[in-house]
Amino acid sequence: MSRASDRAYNHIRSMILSGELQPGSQIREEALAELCGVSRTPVRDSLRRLETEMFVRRNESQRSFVTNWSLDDLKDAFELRAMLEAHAAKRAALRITRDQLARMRGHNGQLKQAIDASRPDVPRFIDSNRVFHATILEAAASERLANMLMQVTEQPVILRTARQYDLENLRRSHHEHDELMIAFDNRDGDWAAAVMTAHIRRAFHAYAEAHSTDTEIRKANLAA
Amino acid sequence: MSRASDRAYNHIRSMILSGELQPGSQIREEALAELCGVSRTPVRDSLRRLETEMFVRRNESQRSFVTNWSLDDLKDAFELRAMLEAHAAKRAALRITRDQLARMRGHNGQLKQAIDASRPDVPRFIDSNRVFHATILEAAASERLANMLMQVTEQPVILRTARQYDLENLRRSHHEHDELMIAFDNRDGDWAAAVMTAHIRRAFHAYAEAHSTDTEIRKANLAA
DNA sequence: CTACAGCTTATTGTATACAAATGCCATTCG
DNA sequence: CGAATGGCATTTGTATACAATAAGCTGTAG
Repeated sequence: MSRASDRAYNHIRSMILSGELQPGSQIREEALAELCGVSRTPVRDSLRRLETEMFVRRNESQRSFVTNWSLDDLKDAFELRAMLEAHAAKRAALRITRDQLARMRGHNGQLKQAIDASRPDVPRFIDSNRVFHATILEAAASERLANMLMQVTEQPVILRTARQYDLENLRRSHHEHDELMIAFDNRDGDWAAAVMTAHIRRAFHAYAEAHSTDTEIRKANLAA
Repeated sequence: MSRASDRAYNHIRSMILSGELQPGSQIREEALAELCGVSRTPVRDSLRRLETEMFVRRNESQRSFVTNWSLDDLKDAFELRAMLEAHAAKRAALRITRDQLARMRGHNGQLKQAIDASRPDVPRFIDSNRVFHATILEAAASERLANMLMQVTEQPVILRTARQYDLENLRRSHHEHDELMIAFDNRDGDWAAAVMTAHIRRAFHAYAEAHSTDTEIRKANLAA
């Protein structure tokens, strides 16, 4: 996409992610246009895109609202993500090239360094993790699968998952990656899929726990 | 969506499905606008939508082309569809209501009648089939899953699958539906998922066979 | 003859004005 | 007092003009 459209898309998306646009609140095209410094046209494009990605929802009369995620929605998204990533892992195990394997090993090394430091380098962990998974998707060689995964991976709360991990969880994540590498080395698709399923589902539960603690704290603050 | 937008979307989509817009050919917004009798604005909306559905593809400089499906692409789509429908079936088996079960049984009865007639009533078969599967999706109760399935189900060639079936295949389809019903009656998610996987994968192979015959015929015609 | 620069044309991107639809509120009628 | 109705305000949909970008072509220099 072109400049104005991209700008609008990224701007709106980040406003949703940051909570600047509150979940459930209505969003008007003109207001967004002003906020982004563009006209309504690119804003409309962005809203359509965000709608397919379920960041935005439209009511029966075409008005747009920031999607309000329930824990059930999240569970749903994670469940689908687990299934799709496992499928990708299986496909990848059967197709992966030496080069891709080497790159994955590299990214996983970066990831290890990020948590071996005296203080874990979370942004670096997140980034290595992202590239690691992207490489699997590349090896899976299915554009359609990649598109679908994007839809369930880049959800607001999911993005923050890694930040919620405690060090123990980051280490487990790394070990699961290690096991994935071995499954790939052996071209064992079912193994890779199983490890991936466990990897994503554990991530969900780690998140859900952090989230509920979060919610309780918030409730307590409200009560106070 | 509103009138003009919908009109444009349906019109363009059907032109792609019918082959009026040839796979691989470039499509220009203005030309489509004239064909649909609307301005470029709703056409642009439609193209974006068709792009996410992979009916249309855009090159690096934003020009649009009708997607050209390879057999591999189709296989890919079917593979994903099988996985997602199986997942839906499993979820549905665990959640389905008496009412939904009854409706499914009704649709399946319609479907049976359509192939029991002296001459099979293919359109009726297709329609009952569609509603049968839609009810499963409804029972699965995951909006996200429903969205994803739409993306892989309404593909050009897939739409025509049932037409390609010979009577034998239609009967098998019906029997698989019967078995699904029993799995649902017993709330056996894994059984339902397994039957569904087989159901979709058989459909793919039936299609692929018909398609390759088709292609050979076309080649022969070209050679003549 | 090739390659490259600069112009011309084709196509998409953006802004804006106006049309259509919807929601909202007040007023009236039962 | 409550429900229906009418009109006003808000918001989205569509058309169109213009801007920006990319593609293709043509002519010239090496």
